[in-house]
Amino acid sequence: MVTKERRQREFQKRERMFLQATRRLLLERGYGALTMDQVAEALEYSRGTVYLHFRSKGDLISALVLEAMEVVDGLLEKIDAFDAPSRDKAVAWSVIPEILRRLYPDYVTTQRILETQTTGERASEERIDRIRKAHRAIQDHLLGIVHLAVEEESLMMKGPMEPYDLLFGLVALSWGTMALRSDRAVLVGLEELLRPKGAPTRNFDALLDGYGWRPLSTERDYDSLRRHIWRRVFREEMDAIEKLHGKNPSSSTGGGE
Amino acid sequence: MVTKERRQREFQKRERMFLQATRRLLLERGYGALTMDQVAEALEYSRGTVYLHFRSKGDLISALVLEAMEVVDGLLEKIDAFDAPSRDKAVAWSVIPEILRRLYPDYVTTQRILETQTTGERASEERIDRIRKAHRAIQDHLLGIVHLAVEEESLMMKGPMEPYDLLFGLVALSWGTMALRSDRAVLVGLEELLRPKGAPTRNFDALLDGYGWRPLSTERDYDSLRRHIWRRVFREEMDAIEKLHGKNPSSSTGGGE
DNA sequence: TCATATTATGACATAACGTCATAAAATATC
DNA sequence: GATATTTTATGACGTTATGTCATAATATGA
Repeated sequence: MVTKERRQREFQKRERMFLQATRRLLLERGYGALTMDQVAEALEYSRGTVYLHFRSKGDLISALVLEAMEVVDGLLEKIDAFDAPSRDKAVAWSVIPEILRRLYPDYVTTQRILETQTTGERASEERIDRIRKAHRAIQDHLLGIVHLAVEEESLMMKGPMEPYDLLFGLVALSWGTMALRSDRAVLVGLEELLRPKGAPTRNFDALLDGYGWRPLSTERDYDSLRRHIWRRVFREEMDAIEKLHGKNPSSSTGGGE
Repeated sequence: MVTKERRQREFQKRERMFLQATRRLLLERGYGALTMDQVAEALEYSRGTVYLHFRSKGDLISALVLEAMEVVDGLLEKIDAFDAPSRDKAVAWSVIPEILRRLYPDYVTTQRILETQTTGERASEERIDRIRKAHRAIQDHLLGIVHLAVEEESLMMKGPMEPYDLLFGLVALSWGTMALRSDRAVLVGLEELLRPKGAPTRNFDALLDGYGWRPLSTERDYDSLRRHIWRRVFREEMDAIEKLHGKNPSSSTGGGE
């Protein structure tokens, strides 16, 4: 019965297409205007069919979040494979907010929606579980980089400081960066000032310098390293972004402006 | 016609009470479960009455956001009045996420909800406008601190660096910190690791050190400064928090643990 | 005390969610 | 190739919430 497998494949393909359509709707019209009917209509199916894939609207959202988080996990794997000193890997992490902003502009929004709901609120157990796992994986990758730094002796844990502090900092700063740069943040009023040039990455440099993570940004040109990273580590993503926006992405995070 | 004024006062008082009730409901049951009927019932009014105050559910949420943002603005005014070197003022800012977490635990959530909606989505014009103004005020305060630092020569703008970079960093980091520490973030999976001790404030110290904002944290004990700030600058807030939680709040952000 | 102005109410119209009995399509069997 | 069976898709239906507005209740002024 080979049919079964083919069916499965088709089913999964349709699921991805629903997610894609949802992303588009979300960007175009916002969450408030997102209805399951629209999602269904986008692929010319009926609402019932959408519910074969997603238990609820919340579940649909969590599927979006999950997809993006697994991408982040994949990016961190590329960083792992990037044979470089720990600080360079940390610098590679500073590029990720920009990648997400370009490839998954709804990432922040969907995360927000998800966190807005009460514990899972009908997202399927399985999905919640996979989200947890992805979170865990991302953390572990980041902690790995910090531990590497300690082994390498490029970073010293002074006083009450712990690897975990760095993890918190790296995550908080990237999260804040994405939140401030998300399209929606605009409506709340930081418009003019929050059109950053090098600010986001400069803050990563400062944070890591502040922890004394060698080599410091005074000893090494991290803007040009970031350009290198775009080309070498995130080549694929860069190409995808260029295809979408027709512009060199490294210029907006990398250089002076 | 003195009556008119009294009426006005009563009306505003009721509005505050609706907001308070909404906060409670939001914490207890989450946004998904928040209905206008419940808000009305909480004060034994009918739904129509709630709509005399708030044009829509979104407007109600934005009223919550606004209230909290005006509090932040007030806190920044206290920092302004705090006669101290610029870096000390910046350190005072690092305490604010903790104050908000305690006094307005719904702050992050409500902001999230608001940003999730499409441009204002029926929040009243007037309210949106006041939110914009509050945002602007907060920014200006922060920029003021940065400019003070430059005047004082405790901070040098090297190369392409701009005061604005600092603003972005301070806001992004505090925002990320609040997001990670909000109750809701838990559901997404960072549970164990994101139960920070000194991590949040340690990251502020590192960020500012990294920018070379003197005196560096190696030159001065900022944990004890934070305790001082709690007592002197945010006395009122500390008391309010103690009254609510019956615990000394400075211990969780301030000291080594 | 009665007229007028203000304020509160909840029935109503509308819209979306999520379910489920039934219809349609695909596959298997003879 | 026709029929039975299994799988998949549909949309009407029940439910719940929003936001409106004509009407009822209450307060003020003459």
